[in-house]
Amino acid sequence: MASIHDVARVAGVSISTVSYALSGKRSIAESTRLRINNAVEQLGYRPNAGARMLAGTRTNIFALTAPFHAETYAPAHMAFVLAVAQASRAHDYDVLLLTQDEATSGLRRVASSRLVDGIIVLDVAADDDRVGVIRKLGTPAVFIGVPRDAEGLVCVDLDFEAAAALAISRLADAGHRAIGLIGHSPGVYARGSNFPPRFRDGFFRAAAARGIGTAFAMPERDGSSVRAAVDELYRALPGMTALVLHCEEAVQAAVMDILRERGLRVPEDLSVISACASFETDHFEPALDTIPLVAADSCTRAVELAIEQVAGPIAPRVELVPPRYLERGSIAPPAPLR
Amino acid sequence: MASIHDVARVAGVSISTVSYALSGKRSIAESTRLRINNAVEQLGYRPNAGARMLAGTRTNIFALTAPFHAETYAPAHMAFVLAVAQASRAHDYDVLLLTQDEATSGLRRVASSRLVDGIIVLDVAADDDRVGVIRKLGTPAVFIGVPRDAEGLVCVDLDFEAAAALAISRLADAGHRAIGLIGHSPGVYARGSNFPPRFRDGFFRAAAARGIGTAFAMPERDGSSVRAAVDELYRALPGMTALVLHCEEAVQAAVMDILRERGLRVPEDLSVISACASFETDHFEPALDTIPLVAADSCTRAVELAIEQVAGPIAPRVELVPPRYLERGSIAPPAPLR
DNA sequence: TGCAACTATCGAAGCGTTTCGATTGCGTTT
DNA sequence: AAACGCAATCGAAACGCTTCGATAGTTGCA
Repeated sequence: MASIHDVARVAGVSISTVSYALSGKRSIAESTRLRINNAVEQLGYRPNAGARMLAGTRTNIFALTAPFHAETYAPAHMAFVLAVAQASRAHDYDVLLLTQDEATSGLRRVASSRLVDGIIVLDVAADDDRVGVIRKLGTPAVFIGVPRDAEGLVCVDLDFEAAAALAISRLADAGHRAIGLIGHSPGVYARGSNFPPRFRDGFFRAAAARGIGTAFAMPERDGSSVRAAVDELYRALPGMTALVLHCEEAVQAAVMDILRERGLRVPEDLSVISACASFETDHFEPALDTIPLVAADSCTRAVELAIEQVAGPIAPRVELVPPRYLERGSIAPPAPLR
Repeated sequence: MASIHDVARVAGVSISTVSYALSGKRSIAESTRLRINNAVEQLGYRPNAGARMLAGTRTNIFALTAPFHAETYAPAHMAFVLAVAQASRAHDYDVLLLTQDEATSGLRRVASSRLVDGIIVLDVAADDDRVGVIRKLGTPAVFIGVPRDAEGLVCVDLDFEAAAALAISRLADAGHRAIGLIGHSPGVYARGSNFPPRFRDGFFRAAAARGIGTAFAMPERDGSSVRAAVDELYRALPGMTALVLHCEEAVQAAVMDILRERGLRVPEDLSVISACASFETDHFEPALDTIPLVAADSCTRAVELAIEQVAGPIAPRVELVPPRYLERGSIAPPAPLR
């Protein structure tokens, strides 16, 4: 394995010159740089990661703490893990994966052994053990999600409240006065994942502000539970003319099946919006208006903020990514009578 | 941040004594060890990861190359990633996540910069670009899955052929002579993922050996495609009395729905086995006999083999994990007439 | 009593970088 | 022609650990 010494020897310069040529931190004559680059090429030289970590001030590794439990919806989770990995690589950072059983001890370990420069926190719960650990550690960290007490933290997330308000606003503007919401399973809310309640509360608040009637159901994954949820909404809100889906793909698909089976046309009989889903919604029949949860948006920003923190402290903040709205024709004015 | 010097000073010994006390590589007086441990505790000392990598011969990090593409079934993928992470931590190894867009270049990068001690390869395709790279690199590596040309590689995987044969054998023993197979979507087979064809071929081979009639369908994820697949099987194999499911959770669920909807009782009218699924199958109604794909089995073994390779070269091999069979009462002798 | 064989400990030499002063050689300015 | 500034390069000191080869100090045995 070629070292910087070998490169220096082949190029006929000192090792510091090689280092500066490669880092660009001091000016180097064009001809020298060329010789060095040739030597690097010829020897297949790659700087030794360990030596770099030791001598330099950074490791170019982020820890990604991504717990995974029974309620986790794997596709969304994967999408975020992936987005963090890709965003990190774009800044020449690698990603070290920390899992559930090591959540807090692992953070302590990688931070205090100086294995990572910073931490990206995924799947943040309202009361999250990792918050306390990270506060103490003082290692640069970015939360993707917002814990109840975000004091002193740097957080990024989709603005779920605004997303819910946006859904309400679009439907209200179309004339709807009774809107149902199908959320995640009760377990998700119970576990304290931070975003489902934020969406739900935003939904109720925006609806109340516009004097709109609401109903809310939290089905499990299975078909019969979804069926019951739809029934429940119609019972609780007999004049319901619009539905907001804030749930997993399988549940959304089941809802669409049930509507079809009951002869309810979208959007003629019922307007439907899919909100904050991290999966594609254009394969539904019909395609649904969507307020997407774009993993790359939050993750890219999170990585940027982490990089900034590696360079030096930044002000704590909660950055909420504004929701977007994709029109696909699944909302219409309510039918005059049903 | 406390260094080994600080520990040595506080304990009143030299740094080499501290190092030996912590690594256990030379004998240290009990009293000295105690003083050192106290100092470590008191200072909250953690060895610097970079220094360790540089001075020692290993980094205690494995690269996990886990591509993710359109055909990837996220829950299974997650299960494997997680299992690798957990098995690695059990041996004091961390896991660096490499994604699709960096598949080969990332491997080269982390291996030749000596950032990782070894590589765990997930989601192996029959013809996988990573195989060639890894052969050249000479870095310890373990494939979870078996590429077409496994010459010189260390591979671990569930024995999918044996699993298929086991399914056939159980059904044949119960008296079935016409067995259908519902596989993954055509895209999965086309992409060259290694295990679906292995299962399929094992299925046909075992059936042929016992003179059993077969039919095979590859539905997409959506309900209508699954419905068509079931129809296709019954058309191709009118006397079909048993069904083997080797597909995603949603498809298996859809199949069960369709059977119910057609008034086909399991196992009275149709015996069903769920084969090589990495998800729980006991929530289906009725619960299905299952040959599970246990991520932890393969991953634990893979990590062990990686560790062995870090210590020194081992013989190339393909280790196939024998399938297990979970009885849940979803197979019965075929009905005398239909 | 002397010497071999341990045991417990120490000192120092790396490991491969980065980075902080030099130092050298030129073209400019006065 | 002396003095200066700047660009290009070098040498050496860290960084924090592991590990090899000494060196005392003890024990055991002849």
